[in-house]
Amino acid sequence: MKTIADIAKLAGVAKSTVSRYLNGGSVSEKMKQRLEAIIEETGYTPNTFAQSLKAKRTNMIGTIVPHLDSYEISQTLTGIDNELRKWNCHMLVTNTNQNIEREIEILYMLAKQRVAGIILLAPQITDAHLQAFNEITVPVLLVGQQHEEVHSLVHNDEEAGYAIGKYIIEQGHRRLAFLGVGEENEAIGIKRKEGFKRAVREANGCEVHFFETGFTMEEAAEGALAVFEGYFPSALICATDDIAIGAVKAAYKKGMHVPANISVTGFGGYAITKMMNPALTTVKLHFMEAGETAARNIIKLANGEDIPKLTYSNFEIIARESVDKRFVPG
Amino acid sequence: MKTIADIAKLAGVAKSTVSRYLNGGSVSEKMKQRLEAIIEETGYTPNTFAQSLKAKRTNMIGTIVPHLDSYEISQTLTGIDNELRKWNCHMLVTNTNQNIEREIEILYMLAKQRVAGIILLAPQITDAHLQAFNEITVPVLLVGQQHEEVHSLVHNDEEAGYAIGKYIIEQGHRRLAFLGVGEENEAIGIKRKEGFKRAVREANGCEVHFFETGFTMEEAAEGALAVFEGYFPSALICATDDIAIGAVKAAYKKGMHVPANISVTGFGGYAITKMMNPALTTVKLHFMEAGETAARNIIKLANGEDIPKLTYSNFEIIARESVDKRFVPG
DNA sequence: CTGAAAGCGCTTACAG
DNA sequence: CTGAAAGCGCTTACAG
Repeated sequence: MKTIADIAKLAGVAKSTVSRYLNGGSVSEKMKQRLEAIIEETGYTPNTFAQSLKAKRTNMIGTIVPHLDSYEISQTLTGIDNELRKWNCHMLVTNTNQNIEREIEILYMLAKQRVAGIILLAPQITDAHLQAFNEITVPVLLVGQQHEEVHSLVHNDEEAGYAIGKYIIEQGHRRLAFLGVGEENEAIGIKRKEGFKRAVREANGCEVHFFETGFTMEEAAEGALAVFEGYFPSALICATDDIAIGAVKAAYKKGMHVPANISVTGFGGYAITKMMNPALTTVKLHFMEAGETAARNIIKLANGEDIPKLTYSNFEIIARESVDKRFVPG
Repeated sequence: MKTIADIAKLAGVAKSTVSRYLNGGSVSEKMKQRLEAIIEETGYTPNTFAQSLKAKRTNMIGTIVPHLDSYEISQTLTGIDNELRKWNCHMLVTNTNQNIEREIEILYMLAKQRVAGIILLAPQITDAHLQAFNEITVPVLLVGQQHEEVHSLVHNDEEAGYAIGKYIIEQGHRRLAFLGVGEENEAIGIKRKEGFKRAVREANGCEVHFFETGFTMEEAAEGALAVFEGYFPSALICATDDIAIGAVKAAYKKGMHVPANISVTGFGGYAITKMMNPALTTVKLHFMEAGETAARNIIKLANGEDIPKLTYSNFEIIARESVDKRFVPG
């Protein structure tokens, strides 16, 4: 392994000159070419630790996720990693397994490890988070949730909720059910529901009942079973694709056909939604692009550049087979 | 930020003593307690870069994956990360997007970054890989594939293929089709198929046709359509769950019912297989446990300990709804 | 058991 | 534009 001293000796200059060349300092044109040739030839690459020890900063972006096993997280990570690579940065992933205390711990630990920035995919932001953000000097970017005190990148959940609500109403549905999650998750638990409510408010003569369940397909299947007790909506709007998958399963278990007996929609645009029987109508969120944008944003932040406090990521309605058209009398 | 010098001064000793304390060198009992108290109180933690600069090694395990968006990869990563945490190590994930050249590049790059070890989830091992393994001094552990020259951890693909073959034959099926992938992937393309073949060989009067497709659900759907042209198996054995999902989709498209008209099995035990209609009979591979074992093994390797060249991870058949019993005449 | 010193491979004022 | 020197925060022989 060559060091900067080797290169300096080979070039007949001081280490500082080599260092300056490497970091874009002022070096004569002649010297530049000489050094370029030598570095090329020797395959020299600077030792990252020595750099970090001085510069007090690494080329790693810490990424904190609540779990690793969902389409949403995978896609977002893929986007982050792809973009980071372009900037010669690495992604240091840590999984909190939904444990908030661990999340806080990791925030401090990553800061100590001097990552250049932290991308946080957290289901909720608590006071402990806020305190951590303040105490560490590393820039933080929230993805999927927003908070006024932190830079955030979110899917436009309210608008998306509105759009799917409007779509389902346009298809003629008037007896609706919304199967969501707890309000501690602002983006999914509140925003999507509020957007949907807004669409309902604008329409005429809708009956809507709201239900709550968990994030797993199994919980959702049970949650959907609860929906079907006593209330018979013509359409069930689910707050995530996994919830919709559980709901479809529950419907079949009840002997109901989708969409003949009940229409179901999801939220996310997971790959599997296309392959289901019936293929699921859903709101596609662009997770990979969001990840790329997040990476770009955190790098800007790490470089001391300014970015808007809040960035929105887009969505689109994907109409497939799980929604039936209903005739609206009158 | 406190440094080792601060602690030394506070304790009235030399830095070397503090360092020795930290690294388990010989320190008097009295001094140990004094230092423990001071470190506790100041919240001192050593600077990782300075450590790495000297020790020439980090507490990071590089993990190379072909993509991020599959149940298999997610679960394996979760297992790796969980276990690594127990050993105070971090997971540095890099996604190659199925690009072999990138894979090689990253191998060298991680070595340069002085990761303590590398876990490689690669679909295939080429000569370029082997050369890289030899040139870098960092220990490497292969997961999912095996090679005699490298430490490997694999699912017992041959046995698993045998088991599902045996199962399907026990259910009375005799007209079979196997929908697999290319042989460049040894574990999935060869081993699973060979195990299956062995089961068929042991049975009487089976007719089997072999087909090949890609890894995505979409490719598999097309691949399955090709199967159904001219040949009408009573059971279709798929080399992965994603392929099985595509096959089910294709069957429905053809107006065939699963399992009434055709039985289908998968391979993997993805979460979604339980929620499909019908729920998929499959070979469950224990990805998360495999990840944990992989992490434990690479750490041993990094510490210079010896481990067996080849470790097997277990599997189990999960019988669900996608396979019908057939009556075998006499 | 403990300490002084050198050195890991860089960067960064400071002179020139 | 270039170089000598100090220093980043550790660890590790080597003495004592």
